[in-house]
Amino acid sequence: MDYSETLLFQCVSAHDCSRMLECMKAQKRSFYAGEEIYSFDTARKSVGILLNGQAAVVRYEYNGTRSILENLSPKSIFGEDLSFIPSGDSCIAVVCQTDCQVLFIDYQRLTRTCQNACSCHTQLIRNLLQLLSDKTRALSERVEVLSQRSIREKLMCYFMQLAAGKNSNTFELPFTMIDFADFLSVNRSAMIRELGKMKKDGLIQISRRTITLL
Amino acid sequence: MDYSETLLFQCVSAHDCSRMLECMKAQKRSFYAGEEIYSFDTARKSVGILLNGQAAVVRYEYNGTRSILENLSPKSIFGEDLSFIPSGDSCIAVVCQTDCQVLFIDYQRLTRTCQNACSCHTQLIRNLLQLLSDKTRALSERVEVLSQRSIREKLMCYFMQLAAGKNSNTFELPFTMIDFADFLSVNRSAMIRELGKMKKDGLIQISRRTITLL
DNA sequence: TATATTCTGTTGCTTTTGCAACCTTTTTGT
DNA sequence: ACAAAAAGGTTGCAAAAGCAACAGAATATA
Repeated sequence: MDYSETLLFQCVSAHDCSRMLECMKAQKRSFYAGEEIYSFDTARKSVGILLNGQAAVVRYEYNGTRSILENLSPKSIFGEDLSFIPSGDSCIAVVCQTDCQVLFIDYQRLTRTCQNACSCHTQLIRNLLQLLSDKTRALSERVEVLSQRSIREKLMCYFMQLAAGKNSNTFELPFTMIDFADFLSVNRSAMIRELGKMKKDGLIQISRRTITLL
Repeated sequence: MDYSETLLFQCVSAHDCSRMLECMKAQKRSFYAGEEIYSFDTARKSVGILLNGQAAVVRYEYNGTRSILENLSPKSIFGEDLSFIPSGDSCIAVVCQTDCQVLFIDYQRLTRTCQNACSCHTQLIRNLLQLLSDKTRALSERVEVLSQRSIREKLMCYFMQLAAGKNSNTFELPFTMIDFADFLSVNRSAMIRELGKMKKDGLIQISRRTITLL
């Protein structure tokens, strides 16, 4: 994997990359599907870059409900802000959906310019800034969806975000229905019932995970 | 106002501050209570620092409902990530609750080192990084509250956040009940009804806006 | 100090959502 | 190719939340 393809190392040459990774003592690790990559209980202050595979940030509530906070694809970064601090009785973790490889970098080493004061470190921080902006943006969109008051409004809001992102009225849901309901924080069968009504009302077309806004 | 007291200019000397503000062509403006500081329609790519007064980031929905996305106190920064991009028919704005003074800084000028390549600009970027982290954290907390499935769970989740923040089981709500309901995205009377039940069930004590977790 | 306005709190009724149980279809593993 | 597991989908019933209308308390304004 060419690290300079990842957003964090954007605009850093491959040579500088490997030098910096060594300087920051980055570590690569492998995980199996279903395994827990990162638990925010243990709160290791490092960021992870998903090199390949699929994973998700999930929260498990005391009462057994589960919420999907974020879907991670290759090159996604997670944990970069020590965010997702679990409060009280919930527990947040990054869980592999398929086999994964992850690169860990210590947060302190990442944000302070190293002793060698490599100039590329400035670029790294600028990239981190961009990533954080993107994340804030994603979270804002999430808040927008969740602050809708009915299931139908939540669905429409999210569909419009997907459509805007793809510049098309037809798009694929990046979830199973079970995960989608957890993402919207609503009951699965109530959600499917509502999808049926929306179809009947001529708002959407839907077949499996392909959706078209009308 | 001493700008080096603001989080963005933390660890920058007062002298460097004023030099940089000039270099970045920062502008100070005043607003009256109720006025709109910043509309994300117009999307001016600048960040604002609230120097004094109280303001809030609100979203107005097509159907007339309103959601409070964030409360802003003096020294708060907003707009720093071009986030809150309104989708479709909603409109997001920063609205003054009292008279306010705001400092605007162009985002481009802020994130690129200026021609003079002042060393303190590095500090500025590091501060921005910290602010973005904080914001991500705040948004994550917001998502945590909103992804609770019942009004009672939303309330308890938020109360626990407040209690954790103040290190005390007693705290003041920073909202009127109307705004609080908008913040939680629930119906006001349903919320007040639930607060009554929670009091009856011995979960909380409440008198006006002072709440104690039991 | 009187009056208007905004905020707080209640209640009955309606709609929405959640829950549980069940069946069908699709995917996975051997 | 078959069995087992997971995902998709339906329904009746119960619980929760929304809505609207109203009344009392607090605050602002003249």
